Amino acid sequence: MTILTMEINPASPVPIYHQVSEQLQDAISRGDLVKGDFLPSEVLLAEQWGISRPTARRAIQDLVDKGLLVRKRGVGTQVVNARVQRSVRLSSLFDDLAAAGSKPTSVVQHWALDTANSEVATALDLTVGAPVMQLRRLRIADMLPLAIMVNWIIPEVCQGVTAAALQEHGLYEILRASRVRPRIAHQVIGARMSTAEEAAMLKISSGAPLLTMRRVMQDDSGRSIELGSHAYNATRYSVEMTVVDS
Amino acid sequence: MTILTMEINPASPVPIYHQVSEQLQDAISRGDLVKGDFLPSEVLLAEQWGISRPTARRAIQDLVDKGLLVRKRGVGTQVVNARVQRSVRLSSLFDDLAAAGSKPTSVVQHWALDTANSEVATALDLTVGAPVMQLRRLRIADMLPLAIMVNWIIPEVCQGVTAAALQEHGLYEILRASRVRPRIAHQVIGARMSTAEEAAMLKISSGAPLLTMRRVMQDDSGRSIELGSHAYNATRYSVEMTVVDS
DNA sequence: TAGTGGTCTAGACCACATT
DNA sequence: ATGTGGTCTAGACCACTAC
Repeated sequence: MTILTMEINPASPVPIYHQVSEQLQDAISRGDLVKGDFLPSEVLLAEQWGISRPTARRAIQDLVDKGLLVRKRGVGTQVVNARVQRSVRLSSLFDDLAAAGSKPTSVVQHWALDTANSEVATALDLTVGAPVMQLRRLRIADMLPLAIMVNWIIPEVCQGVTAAALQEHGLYEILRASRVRPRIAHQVIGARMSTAEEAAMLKISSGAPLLTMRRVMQDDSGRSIELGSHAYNATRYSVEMTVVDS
Repeated sequence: MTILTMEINPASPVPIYHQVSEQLQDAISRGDLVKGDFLPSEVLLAEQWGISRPTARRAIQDLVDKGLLVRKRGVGTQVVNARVQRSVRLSSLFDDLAAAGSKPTSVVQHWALDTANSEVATALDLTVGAPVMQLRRLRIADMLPLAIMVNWIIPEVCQGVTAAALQEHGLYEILRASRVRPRIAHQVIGARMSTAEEAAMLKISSGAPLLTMRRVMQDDSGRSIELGSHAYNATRYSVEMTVVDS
């Protein structure tokens, strides 16, 4: 068994378990450890790395949760995947596309203060008729329309959400910059036929299938801050995720 | 602040942190703690419960991961949701429907040993032409067809997968009964139009939209055991999940 | 029997938010 | 200044697996 070298800086603001899990993940993606390999035992690793067993254990657990490692009592810890698959994240479509190198842009079609109807009020814990900002954007990727995105945002978190910012940045990116912290998302993914109007906007034939996503986002106080109702051209977009049994 | 009573049995095979997190979750769903309430501090809770702080902390963390609680350093731990939303799980559609009280059944349309084509071989880490079991089922819920489900399963885990068992049980349920432990799923959710044949099977109009799910399942050794390619009547099925920022 | 991961304890120090 | 959660240690005992 090769020694897994590890550079640990206890003075760093980055927690030790995170330093370790990142370097361990790098070792796996580099190929120092390949699928099927066993790690040394937790006790040995903690010794080699010069940290306590609970800290080593926590670092390993991070990679178990990502689906890279599997632990079996009485047996050991084994590498089962070399790379992290994309899991469902709290990122926006904009971030996803940018990460994939697609240079996304947005056309802001509507951006105005509105009043909450019954559905919006229910989703955002408001009263019917309360003010909300409504936003409709057409997301463009690789020069082609990809999605129609409608959002309702509570006024308290709207100050940075300008049309100019939305053209070049994702909504959550803008919110985070205004000290708003999206934390918990409740989403529903479905499919339906496009209407004639939607098809025209997305430059697809009328009745072509859409992948739909409805998402209510809560911040770190449990306050519902945003409702999104999005429709994607199903021939160009799908949702990937990795689920690890808990 | 009311005292959160807790019945802990240290001799139970159920870990203490799990006993605590379940009872705490019950207290929240009962309404003993409502949205916005703060929990006592970790140190106080550990004292009240008669357990160590790391153990109390782990119990709380379970509910944070489920999106029921939010913790803020220097502030405290707050209830943000009363109920656990359905999260993406390693359960089958059968389990989902049964839990919802829909009495699902299956019609096994095809069930035979086949040879892996290029796509199946790639997904399951096999060579082209290797034997795989192919399975096609029509899932019925509330007397109506809901989904067309096609699976390819590696022969090593097939012994319990009989047509009779499949009519009344979910695939993963059968696999688990044969000491196979599904652990990691890589899934892609999309949408497309139905073909005439699919529409006839699902009793929908031809061209109506389908919600599609493709899933590769690995067991606890990292071995790819099963590929599923499923098509759901989009008017009757959608995927719900809760995502908590990590 | 030996070795593994799973759980648990009783402390400690720190960063952060509030008062 | 106080109290919160975040991190970390150095042990301990246990359940499980493999030999």
